[in-house]
Amino acid sequence: MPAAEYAHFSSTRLFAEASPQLIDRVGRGAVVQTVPAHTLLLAQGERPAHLHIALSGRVGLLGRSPDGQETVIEFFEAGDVFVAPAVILDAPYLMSVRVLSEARIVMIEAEHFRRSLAADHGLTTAMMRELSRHWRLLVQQIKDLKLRRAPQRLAAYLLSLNGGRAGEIALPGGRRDLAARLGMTPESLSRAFNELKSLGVSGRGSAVVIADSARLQSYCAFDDTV
Amino acid sequence: MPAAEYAHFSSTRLFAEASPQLIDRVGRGAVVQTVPAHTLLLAQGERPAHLHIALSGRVGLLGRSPDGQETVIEFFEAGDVFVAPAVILDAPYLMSVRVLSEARIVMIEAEHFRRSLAADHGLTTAMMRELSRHWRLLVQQIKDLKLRRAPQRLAAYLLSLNGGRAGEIALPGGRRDLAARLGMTPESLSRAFNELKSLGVSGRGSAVVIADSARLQSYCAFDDTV
DNA sequence: CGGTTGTTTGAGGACGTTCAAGTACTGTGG
DNA sequence: CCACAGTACTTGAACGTCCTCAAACAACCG
Repeated sequence: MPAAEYAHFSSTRLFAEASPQLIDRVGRGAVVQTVPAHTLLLAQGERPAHLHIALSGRVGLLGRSPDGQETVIEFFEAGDVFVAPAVILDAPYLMSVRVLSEARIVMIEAEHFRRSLAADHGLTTAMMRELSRHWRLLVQQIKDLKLRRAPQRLAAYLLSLNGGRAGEIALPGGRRDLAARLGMTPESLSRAFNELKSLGVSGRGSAVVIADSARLQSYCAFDDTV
Repeated sequence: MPAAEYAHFSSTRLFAEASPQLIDRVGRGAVVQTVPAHTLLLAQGERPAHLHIALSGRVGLLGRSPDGQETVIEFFEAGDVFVAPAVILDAPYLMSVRVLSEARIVMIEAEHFRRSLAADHGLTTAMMRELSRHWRLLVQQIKDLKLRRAPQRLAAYLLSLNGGRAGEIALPGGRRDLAARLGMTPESLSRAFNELKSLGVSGRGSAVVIADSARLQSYCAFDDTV
């Protein structure tokens, strides 16, 4: 494996603790490719052929209902493994993945990765911890959808992007996708931003500024235990 | 470990593939207790002291917002490990767990369990697979909340309880909790049941009968890839 | 039998969507 | 550099879904 690729692998949470030998073994036969924005990486219902890891760029996990509706489950970026459960269980994907901004993606053959998991305890541990982290993200989102109203969800999301602190934030992707991630329409997102203006949130384009984090936190009952 | 307890452990997915030695080692110092309904097992925000596994009965994972609102994230029953991610990552619970119907619960000291994970590859693998399964449940629920309307969510949930087939179904717990799990109020749940009557769903109390599964499936765009 | 709790039903209203139009932004070719 | 199309975002009005509140009804338990 080339040195550049090796460095990227090590920056991944999944391989942060891994030995060079392991990285070499797992990475054998792996393909690294640069994928342009808007590419559909994999589609809901397919059987997983590869494990995907993002080295750079941004992707969106999309859920699709049979009647054509589409929503964003979560954004993932550099260092994230995505839709690993389908690979682990060898079960059809529950969602599709689309590249949002040009990304470098590592693809590891599914069966090869499962064998690697079976052979290496450390890798399995890293995977388990990564799944645990994602599990908590999903639970947090379900709580959001059930307990918060649209403008509060936006407020909480903005805060979580910045670790609960004030400052300037770069939104992950367009507002259409952000709206879907938050479980609302683009129109509602626009109105939600308006609502937050009085709380010190000013935004133009994909750059948003939080002026007063304390006020925003109390507005959405922000809980940073994630 | 007593023979009865041993049998229970083996029936758990987490320990289904485990050797007697491992079960004995992990179970050392574990406490098995019978917990009456309505007991709060653990509370959101606490730091995990034990890993919990249900041997029988039924529990509900509850999310609570700081303003007192409460919702049901998921039901778990015999054989399920719950809120393992908090134990694995040694992070505060994201939710509370309440016993819904009298349950036998195994409690394994958190640090002891983490050591067991570190010592045994097979246990880590089982844990990883269990997390993968739960991950898919949560993703499915997020898709539900974002893409389906209330009566459709009920239809899809009823079908999923019965593997997509027709027949009689026992609801997990009262209708108040079911409503919360589905992201609606008890009133809306009642109206949703009314809506489904014309589709062949008849229910009294906590027993519900699906007459025509095909019709219900097309109504809610049921997708059994879970 | 009355009290308590849980479910149902109805009316009104809040939140968010849909539909439609308008405005700002982006990149392209003249 | 500007006109232009194409897209994205915003704004407004009407509607739909679901929630809230209130009351009636049913079921359960003393």
